[in-house]
Amino acid sequence: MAYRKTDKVTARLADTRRSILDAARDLVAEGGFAAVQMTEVAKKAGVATGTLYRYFSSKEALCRQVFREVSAREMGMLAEIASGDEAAGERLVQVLRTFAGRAVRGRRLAYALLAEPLDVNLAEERAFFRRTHADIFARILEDGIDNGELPLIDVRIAAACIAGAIPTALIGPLAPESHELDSNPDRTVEEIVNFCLAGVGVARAGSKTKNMERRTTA
Amino acid sequence: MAYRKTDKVTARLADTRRSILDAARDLVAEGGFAAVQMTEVAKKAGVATGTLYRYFSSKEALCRQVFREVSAREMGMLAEIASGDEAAGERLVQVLRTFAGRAVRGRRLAYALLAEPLDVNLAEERAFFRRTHADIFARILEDGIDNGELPLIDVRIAAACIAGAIPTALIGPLAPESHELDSNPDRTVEEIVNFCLAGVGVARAGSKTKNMERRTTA
DNA sequence: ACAAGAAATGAACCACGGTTCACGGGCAGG
DNA sequence: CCTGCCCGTGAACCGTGGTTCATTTCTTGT
Repeated sequence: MAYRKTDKVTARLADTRRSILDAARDLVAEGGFAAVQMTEVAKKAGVATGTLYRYFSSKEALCRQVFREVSAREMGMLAEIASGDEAAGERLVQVLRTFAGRAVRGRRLAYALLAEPLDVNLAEERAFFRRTHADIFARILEDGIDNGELPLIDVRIAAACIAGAIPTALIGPLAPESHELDSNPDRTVEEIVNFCLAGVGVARAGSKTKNMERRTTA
Repeated sequence: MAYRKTDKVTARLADTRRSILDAARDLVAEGGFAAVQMTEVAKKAGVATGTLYRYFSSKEALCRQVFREVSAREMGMLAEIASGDEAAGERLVQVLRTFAGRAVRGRRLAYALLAEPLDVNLAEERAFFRRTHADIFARILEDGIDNGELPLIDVRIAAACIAGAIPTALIGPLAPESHELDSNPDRTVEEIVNFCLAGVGVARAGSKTKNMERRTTA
């Protein structure tokens, strides 16, 4: 017997691992997963490319880990709100606002998590992420239906609609221009949230029509 | 002077071009754009790989053309409905049903057009496609608002929400399992359409609640 | 039939970026 | 101090798949 890892070494190893993950995360935040190249990660983390492979078996493994860490944070916030004890409608509003609000503000990262073209391996990770979102929405909707706050709808489908509408309207080609968003993110968020709330049948204030009397549809 | 393209040749060239495009389209319909490899296209079209480059300057150019042709068909149908002279609410219902209905039935192709991870070049093409969708929706919404059928909302945002909700709820990881969809596609389509209609404030029948009296929200 | 030019061919080429591996340096234990 | 082991290194390697190009095959007009 001639070698046994000492605590100091273990700590250093953990540090290096961390710095690799951080480097990768930074690259994602800057340019999406497409910008993650092993040589770049290594450079940024201050290690050699070969070293990366002492900590992660492949690029895929590294990216998966990054995706998990980043998305776990987001899901955690939503889950916490969802498990609160306010009325379903209220929790719904809060969850939607949080989701949309964080997405507008961390747009590049949100893009990477939700909309960026990824290859299949990471797409799996994203699928899990989005399913979790949908589950959170669905859970709240169920509560609302159970106690009569919301009309009877298919919660899975409604949840999927919400999970699709929000990112689409906020990031990617259908989103308002960045400068528009930056100038007044909250108004956009509010409009989207309203759409989703109306979609699931939450009655809300302020449905003015252009002409004061409403014509009937044919 | 010793050579001048004759009509027969021109026709043959057009044929070859067509068969290349068809081959590529078939591959897309089977396995998405990811499945398009130049050697495969050539094999399927019955030509040599080099020949492909006499008709298309690059793989990208070929794929773009395929994307355009396929998406043009879809947009055409929607545009036609949109330009009809029924009431806005009615046109909206029809457009949404058509969009969603075609997506469920041609799921693989819809996936390629709307959800498949693509590289940036093709993503551009997709962006155009989706923007066009959104524009069609927005136009109808505007009509509806102008004549008082619909409440005042931001039509661009609502359109983006719709354009996000429908594909997300129908294809990809948040969609119901394929066998579920196949067994009763219309119910799912209807549910999604209802969500979107409600989202933009179209009053619709059948909003039962679970308990007959509705509790008021806090 | 023949020359001139276009079209088709497909094996070879090349770029790209993830992965490997033989080596040098330091840390633990005797 | 010395042995053994592990960590770190980074240039070289390699698989993949799009692209090229010298050659062959067809087409046209004389």
